[in-house]
Amino acid sequence: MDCNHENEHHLAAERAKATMPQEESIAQVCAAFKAISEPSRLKILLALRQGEMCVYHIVEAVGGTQSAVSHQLRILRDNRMIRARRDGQNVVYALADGHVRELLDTANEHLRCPIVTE
Amino acid sequence: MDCNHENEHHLAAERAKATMPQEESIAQVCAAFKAISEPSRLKILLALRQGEMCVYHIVEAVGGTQSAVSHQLRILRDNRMIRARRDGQNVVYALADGHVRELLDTANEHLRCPIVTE
DNA sequence: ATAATATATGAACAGTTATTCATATCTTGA
DNA sequence: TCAAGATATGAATAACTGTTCATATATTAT
Repeated sequence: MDCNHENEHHLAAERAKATMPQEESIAQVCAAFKAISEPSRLKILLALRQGEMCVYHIVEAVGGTQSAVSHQLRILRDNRMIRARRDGQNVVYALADGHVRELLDTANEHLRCPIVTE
Repeated sequence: MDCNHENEHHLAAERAKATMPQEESIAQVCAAFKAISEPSRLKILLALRQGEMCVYHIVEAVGGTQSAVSHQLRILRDNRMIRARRDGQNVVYALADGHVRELLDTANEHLRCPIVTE
């Protein structure tokens, strides 16, 4: 360990250690991002961006089997990304709140101007 | 399929299908988010937010073995989240661009005001 | 050239996760 | 109460992913 940037790097590393969030906070954030980092789930969220929908229509919008979609809905619900409301025979899903919408906006930006910028 | 929201839901589903991005775009965005959805990688990115660093200092800042960190650096590099520059014996890593920084800002917001808002 | 240091990488293993299939639960209309 | 429709769920499997260990590559100083 003796790069010629020793001082700057060491300082940055010190700041990094000092400002590094708790393991638990890190894990929470990661969980949130993991929820939208799987195609099947991101599709569901992007679909719900167009308005609330019951499961049947979600399946119609994103494809796949009813079971698979239902499993992913469960995960999204556990992560508080979506909320469910029963309405008769159906269960209507919607994005949980503005936070999620912001996340999706960020995702959408990256759709247009992806990270792979070269 | 005959919820009493038939029309609204059907419309939303239609819009969702119409606006659903290509599989490939979805995959790209997911890859970007997946990169920051693992604690080991998020920590590295948060560390680099404090300034560029060589591997040794990254290891110092985030913990874990040199090998594990190196593997994760590879993944982050493949996803263009970070860029590397050799400097003598060392390789100095830095966040790839402003986009990544924005993503991390978003992540940071969720650190303070997590999705689990209830 | 060789030793020492810094970083990268391949193989193997363990843990995680998405999907499928079958079935269960819940709600409504008859 | 029963049948039908809508949604959820448990178990099993296959694919994926992070870490470790050992080793390879690259750079510098001697």
